[in-house]
Amino acid sequence: MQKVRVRFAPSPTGALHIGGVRTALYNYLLARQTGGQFILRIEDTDQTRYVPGAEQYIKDALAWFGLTPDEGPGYGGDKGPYRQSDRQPIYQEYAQALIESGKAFYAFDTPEELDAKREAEKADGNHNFRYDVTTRMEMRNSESLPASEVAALLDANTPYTIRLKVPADEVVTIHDLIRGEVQFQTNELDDKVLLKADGMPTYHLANIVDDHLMEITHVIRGEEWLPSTAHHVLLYRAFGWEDTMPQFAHLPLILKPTGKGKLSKRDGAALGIPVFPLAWNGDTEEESFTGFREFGFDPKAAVNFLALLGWNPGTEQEIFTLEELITAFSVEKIGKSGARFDFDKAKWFNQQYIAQTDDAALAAQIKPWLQAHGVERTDAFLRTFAGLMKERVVFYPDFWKNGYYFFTEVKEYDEKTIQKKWKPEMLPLFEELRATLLALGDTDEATLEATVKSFMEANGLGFGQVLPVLRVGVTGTMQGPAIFAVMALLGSQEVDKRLKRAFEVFSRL
RNA sequence: GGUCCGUUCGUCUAGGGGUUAGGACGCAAGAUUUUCAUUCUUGUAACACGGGUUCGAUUCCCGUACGGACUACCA
Repeated sequence: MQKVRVRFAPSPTGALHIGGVRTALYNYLLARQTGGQFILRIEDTDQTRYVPGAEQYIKDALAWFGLTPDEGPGYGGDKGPYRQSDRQPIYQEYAQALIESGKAFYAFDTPEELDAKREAEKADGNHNFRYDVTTRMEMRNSESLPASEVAALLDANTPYTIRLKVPADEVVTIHDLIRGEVQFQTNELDDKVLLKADGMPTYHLANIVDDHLMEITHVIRGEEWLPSTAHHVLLYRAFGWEDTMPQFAHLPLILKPTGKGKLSKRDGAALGIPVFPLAWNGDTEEESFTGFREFGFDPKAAVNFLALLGWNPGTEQEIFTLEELITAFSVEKIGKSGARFDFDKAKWFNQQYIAQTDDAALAAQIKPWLQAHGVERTDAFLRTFAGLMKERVVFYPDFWKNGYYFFTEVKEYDEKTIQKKWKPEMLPLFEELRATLLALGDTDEATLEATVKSFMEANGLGFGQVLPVLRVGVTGTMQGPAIFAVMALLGSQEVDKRLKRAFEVFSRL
């Protein structure tokens, strides 16, 4: 298979959206599958939108998912620098080259003039002003102005942008790996700004120059870039790089769980679901978010879920390890239409992962979550606990939420069960059972079960009369693992203490 | 408004000129588990619409509708 060089090129303007993670994932998968490179490039050419900490967030998020770049800022690689703000001279040089070859031109129109022009066109009933072949000569640029005037403006250090000179009457055909052939008429395309007045490149210039210099073979990015891909192809042509132009694949969007439109950060707060990988502390509460990690997702489950959102292998397999995804992945099998974010499905993946993790690994995994609640137990204890609980949880915090009674005394007794099952006249019998269990000492599940069974037989009692009382007495709830397993893990002293207290509480009700 | 993209169960999707249109999530019922959950079985539910092409279209073509993206000196 042809070795691939792909890049994930986010803009550090805030927390990385989960859709961005999926884009990174698909890039990563293709790189690993072919033994190629996965490159992280930071597209920070807009100083006004730069958010400190965002780059670190991106790196942390990728690390959490296990999608480590082979090249990028802080990751090494010999095609750097990988931060676009560090590459400014390169872009200026290439923009200049385009001016010299007549593929681009200087534009002296100020933002105010452009705004005024747009307003005027609107007032005339024209819908949108476009800086293009048809309007170029009405504007103030090196195409419309005499050479002497252009030189004078340049000498006077007049601010300018450099714009792409889009050729007239051509058809640009894009071969998208996902969408097939897409055609654009150049007459519909505007003269995009390549270099801004502040000397920084726009996305379009920086992207093409970097992808070329970094020898990118495949551009896998969001669907929002499809309309400007024609400009990108034109740029490759202008530079004479068309023969090494990367292949394009435009990914469908991730949509809101309900309603219209794409998934947004507001959906997280509105629906109580995570839309970011990790928590993000913004300036305000509205700008702060929890993430998949804080929700208690396993990153492997989240990756699995994300991978299947818009892609499928064509088989009926749904649970994949990263390695399996790497082998199974293919760009051609990515869907064309937007995929709705289905949180129920995400939960299912997590539940499946937790249930399939072996007890020792799971114990290590949940340790920090339990320590946050002051839990200190041996690894052996935690391992057994994990095994007993893993088929009863969806997220990591559920281990504490549903199984806190393994570590601390019962907070609340299920009153309905007590009212139904507790008969005051049976207190002497239960006290006798308690004494029997204490005398038995620490033992295993089977012995406990046998002991209680023979006690019931001796006294003519049924399971329905004894077990619910025992269960609620020890755990407070009717939900949970086999009661004898819980008792075995807790130990005879602890069980006795709990039963003693529970019978007192029950008697008062 | 213009340009471009899209449309199979509620959701994620498979499929593809003749199929009982398959799977998964969800939901419902049942079985197992004397709790809960897991697991298993079963059920529920879809080709946006209208024209073509064709012996035959959900599948191919064209429209329409609907949804979406783009239309910045943002990415």
